[in-house]
Amino acid sequence: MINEDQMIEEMFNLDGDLTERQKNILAAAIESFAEKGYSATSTKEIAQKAGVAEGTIFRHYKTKKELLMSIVTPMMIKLMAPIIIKDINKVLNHDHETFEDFVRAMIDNRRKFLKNNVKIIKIFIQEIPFHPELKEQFMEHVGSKVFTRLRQIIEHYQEKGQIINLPIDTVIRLTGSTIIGYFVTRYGILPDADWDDEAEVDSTVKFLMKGLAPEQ
Amino acid sequence: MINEDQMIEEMFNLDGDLTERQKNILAAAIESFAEKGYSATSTKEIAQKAGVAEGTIFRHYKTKKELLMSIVTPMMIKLMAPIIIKDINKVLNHDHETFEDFVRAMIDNRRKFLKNNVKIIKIFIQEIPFHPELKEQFMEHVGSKVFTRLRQIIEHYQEKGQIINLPIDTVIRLTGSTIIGYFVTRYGILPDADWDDEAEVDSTVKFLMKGLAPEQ
DNA sequence: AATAAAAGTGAGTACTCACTCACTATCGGG
DNA sequence: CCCGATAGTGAGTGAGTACTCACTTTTATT
Repeated sequence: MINEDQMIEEMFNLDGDLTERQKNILAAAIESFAEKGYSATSTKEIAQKAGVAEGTIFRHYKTKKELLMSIVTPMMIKLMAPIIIKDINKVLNHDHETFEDFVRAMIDNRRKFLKNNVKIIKIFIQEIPFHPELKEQFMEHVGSKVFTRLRQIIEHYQEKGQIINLPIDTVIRLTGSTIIGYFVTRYGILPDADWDDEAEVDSTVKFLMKGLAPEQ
Repeated sequence: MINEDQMIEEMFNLDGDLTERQKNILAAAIESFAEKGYSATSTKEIAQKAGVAEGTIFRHYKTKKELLMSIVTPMMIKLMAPIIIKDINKVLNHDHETFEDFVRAMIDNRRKFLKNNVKIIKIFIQEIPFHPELKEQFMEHVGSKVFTRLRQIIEHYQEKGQIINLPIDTVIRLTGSTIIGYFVTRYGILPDADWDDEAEVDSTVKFLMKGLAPEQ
């Protein structure tokens, strides 16, 4: 079986060939945007941190906002693509017999990615309220597709009688709150606490399954 | 029985006597900070929106940041005070016989407040990553106290055998994720969807109770 | 080695920023 | 009715701000 993550990587050809300096600029921008926010970060500051003249930034990115977008957009696609491409097939092919299998696979699968991209995700979450284009782009390219897929998946397991017959959007909200709540506390709020990840994930998934169990 | 909210109001004497212009400044600042963020909002803009000279802002607030703090701090205290003052007593006095009673009371109690203060809470959440003083102030004045109280409350219901014997912090995380997840989707992400609030709260609380039920 | 395209530079531009200050207007107590 | 205090003003200040452009250096292709 081929490496599916690699497949996705190539399919979108994200962050293609970059010069050394361009990589420095991106790294510096990510650092500063995450720490101080887009608006409070000056292009001068980014240039200094990247060891580059200010003009160099604008050679590659027409505006400061374009720089922001070039950081956030590829991450967004990489984060969501598996849900659209892989997960649904695995569900429909009965690779995940139970909803629990599916949830555990999803957490496992996304954990590494999240861990490696905390800063970019932080930027994305912090900036989304202030940049309508960002929200639109998200909804257009991934948001709506992801929701459609998730609805199909939930419906599938509801029909199999594995989860309670609440409105699908409510099930998505409860599942999302639980999983995102875990990731946010784990990597956002208390990244330095000593976590027993295996135990926490286990408690979280069991909590979710018990909570969503059908009324007997 | 006296009105406890009023008691809290008076106890802290929050947002005391303000001139008409000062109220305008606050309202304008809240509007702009929530919409564009603290950093992207200029004092000139606030002054114009408030119908006031720019100097007037600095007569009342030494710096722009002081203006931000004067908006966010009282809200923070008002939001958390009930947990510290009222809720714990009600629990220990057996006013809430079950954990479910407690959770429902807490949601009911905080809903109105949240609804009336969405913008300020939005500002608080958006700005906390960029202002260490804000985080410190929060932890010092309310955060730590609230967590201590919550731990006592959870422990109390665990001893009564009403909820599962997971680590207390895990229970707090799961409960918090579920409730905050509801409020965030309800008032933050999809405030304009047509919500059947009663049904949603009911599903949410039932989900939480089933998820936290002790192993039989 | 010649050459054109691409990458990199940094001083300069027009503009905005938070904040100041000398001044005026309003108000409440004796 | 006066007076001190508080509230309100808006032009002014120096330090940024994102972005430009004429120029130099590096790279790839023949």
